Amino acid sequence: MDRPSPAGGDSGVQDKAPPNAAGRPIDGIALHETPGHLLRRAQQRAVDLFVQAVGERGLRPPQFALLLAAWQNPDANQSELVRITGIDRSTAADMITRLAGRGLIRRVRTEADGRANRLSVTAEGVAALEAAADRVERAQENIVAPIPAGQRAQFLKNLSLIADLPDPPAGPRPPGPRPDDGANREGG
Amino acid sequence: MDRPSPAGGDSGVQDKAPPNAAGRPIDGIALHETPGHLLRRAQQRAVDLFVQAVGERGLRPPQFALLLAAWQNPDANQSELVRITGIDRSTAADMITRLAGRGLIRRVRTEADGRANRLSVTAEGVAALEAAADRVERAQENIVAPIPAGQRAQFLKNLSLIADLPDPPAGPRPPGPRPDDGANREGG
DNA sequence: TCCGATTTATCAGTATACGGACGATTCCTG
DNA sequence: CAGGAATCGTCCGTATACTGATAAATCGGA
Repeated sequence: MDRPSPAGGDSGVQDKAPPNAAGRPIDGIALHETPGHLLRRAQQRAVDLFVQAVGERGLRPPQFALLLAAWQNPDANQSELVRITGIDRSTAADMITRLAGRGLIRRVRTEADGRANRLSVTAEGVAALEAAADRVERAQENIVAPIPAGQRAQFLKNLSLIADLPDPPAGPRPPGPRPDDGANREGG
Repeated sequence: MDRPSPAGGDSGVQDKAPPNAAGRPIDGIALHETPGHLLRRAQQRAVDLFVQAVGERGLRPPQFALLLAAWQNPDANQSELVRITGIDRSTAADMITRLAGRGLIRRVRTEADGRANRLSVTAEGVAALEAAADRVERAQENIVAPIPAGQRAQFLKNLSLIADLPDPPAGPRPPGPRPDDGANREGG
């Protein structure tokens, strides 16, 4: 893991001001204080701890989530697992292909619905889950370990407020004609 | 559509072990309460808000971070920007290739060091940063908007505790014993 | 000066993530 | 039952992320 360590201060002395240093709105942005940047870095940390715990050749966090969800919801189809795990449908299809290639899961066309797949975790898949479970749970504890113990619950509660919001724009489309502007699409 | 409840199903391998078997550690894992899952989902939300704010054809969050860092640190080479932004060195090389292809940045081999690149933001790059700046800052506010206002500062402080940890624990250690290795590492 | 170690950047390969388009299937409505 | 709408899953293209390997250049010690 040679990801860079946090650089709150510059590595070198910058005696030369950035061009147009004054008055630019971009000058006032402190990257290391923005929620988006902090979330990205924190998630990198979480993945790091997960991978360290289960081994670099073990399940990756989304793989573990998908496999776990498939085991805990044996009757769910892909779309339902996508909703449970928050994994994109295209990504999930790719992941399932890879997991199936490793023999951890099987795709089965459901009889009731000719479009849907039911995912059944194989014995090897269950073994992989069980081999990882303890380490995963320890890794989860390590993720929040830097936060004072008394504040962890509140932190996770607030984090859930961000994480558990419903996906906004993909709601049910109201019936009626939609503006058909598809003729003039130019890539920029 | 709510989450399907885990029902004891009869499917493939899974019916040989009831999902409430006490010996299965994987049964006790509640995905939606794990810090790693919450961080992943929260970051998805942050990216979503960012992209909504600046437009789908605009800069992506890491692109904005890299471009901003290059502008704020005109004398930095790629490695230094990698440290500042937390972007992986390989990813950064790819991103710079794309940003250069869009005319937002230029790679310049430094005279002092024949290995290093200095990245200079073009006028178009500055324009892209300025066009996005206000929207980015509003998006950052929206990310933490679900959290009660009185708790946001504390939340971000605790998030920083996770995000700003130094990248310690891995990397190909050259031959030689390290005294304090093996904190909570499992042999595997 | 020579040579090995280090630094810098790139490339190849794999995994995750997402939008758009698509075929197949099912559902809904008349 | 027919036909349009919605759903399910796949495929493609692009972007981000990281590992390992490698080339090029620099640095440091003998």
